[in-house]
Amino acid sequence: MRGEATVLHADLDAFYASVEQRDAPELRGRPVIVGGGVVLAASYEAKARGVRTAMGGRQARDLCPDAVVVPPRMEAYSAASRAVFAIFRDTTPHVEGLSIDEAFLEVGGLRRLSGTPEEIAVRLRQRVRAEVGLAISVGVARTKFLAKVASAVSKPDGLLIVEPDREQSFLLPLPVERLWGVGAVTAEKLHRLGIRTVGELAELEAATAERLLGRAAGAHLHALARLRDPRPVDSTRRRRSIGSQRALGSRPRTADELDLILTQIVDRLARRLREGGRVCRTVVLRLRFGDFVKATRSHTVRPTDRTSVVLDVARTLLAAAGPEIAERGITLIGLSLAQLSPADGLHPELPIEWGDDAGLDTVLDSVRQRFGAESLSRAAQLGRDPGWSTPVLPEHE
DNA sequence: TCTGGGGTCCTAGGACCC
DNA sequence: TCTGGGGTCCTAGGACCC
Repeated sequence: MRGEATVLHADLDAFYASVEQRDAPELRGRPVIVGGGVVLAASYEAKARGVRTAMGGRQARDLCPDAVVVPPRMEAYSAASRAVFAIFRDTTPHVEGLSIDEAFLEVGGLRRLSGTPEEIAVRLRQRVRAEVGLAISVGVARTKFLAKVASAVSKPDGLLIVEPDREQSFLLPLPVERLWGVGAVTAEKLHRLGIRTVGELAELEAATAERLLGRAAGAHLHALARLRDPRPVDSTRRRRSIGSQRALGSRPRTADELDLILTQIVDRLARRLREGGRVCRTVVLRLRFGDFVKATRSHTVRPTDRTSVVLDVARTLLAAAGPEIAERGITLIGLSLAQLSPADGLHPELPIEWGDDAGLDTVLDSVRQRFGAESLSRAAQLGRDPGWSTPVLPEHE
């Protein structure tokens, strides 16, 4: 195997539950469950009793009656996450966040400045413990995938370095479920063929894996099993979508109730969009009916971050689904905003409502009045182009 | 197991264009 | 009257991850 083990995968342990135990000493050493209806996170004491993330609250309490159940405190977790990521970025500029509690760090090229990857990982764990008060596990390997598997194997509060010459003996005996991208469905498909370990998957022909699992997924998983993972740590990745949803329980909802919930969701998302300096193009309405079957309805418009525009689209989508909701009932409503891009320049001084031609026409009329009709052709053309940056006005004035 | 909330990526069909 | 191939965009659904 070529290359050196310079990729770190750092992953906070039982993140939400650990923050709760950090902030409330009486919870330390005790089983802690974060979340009510469903388990959002479980401390290691609760995990030892069989409690798992995403488990129903009833089942979790049956397994662990003495658990302390606490409601989630998202602001506390966000603050802890920011503190940890600040340490990541102080360690190396090459940080790729994966979620609120984990990231890849590329530390190749830091030897003279910071030491070996192992020394860097040891120091990183000490700093997170001392400065944020949380345990973090770190895997170190030649590729992102191997580093991620290594951190998972090292938990809790562990450090595992997979040197290039040990990769095969480390990975091949592991169950296929350890592969990043193998969930319940894929694992079952593989099990039916008698494939239980990564090594057994690696022995298949690539074409066989692709036929069984689909082209992209098959090729990807087969490559991982054969220790091939060329993806570099990418610190420039940006969010591709944002969303928000609400579970509704099973009682019937009136159209007014649904409209209110939808409005709250839109308000929250559009605000986040503007705070992040982004615009979206596709609005996706997510529904779950009374029988728990899921559906999506989407519509694509010109780039916008306007609450009113998103709300109009969302309401139209919801109205179209109205009859089906009335018939089947509804247990969840949500919205995703996708096709995000930077908002740079989409906010000229003139109050244009993107996605609203009437608003645009009003602006163009005012330009015509102030500067004459000949100034308009270019402005009008640019005004209808999503790439428009600032209003183009004549040189004078 | 009677089922949260936040995301990513892939597939597949149809519309539309050249 | 029947018949091309390639590319992009949109929509809907699904698997997976934390």
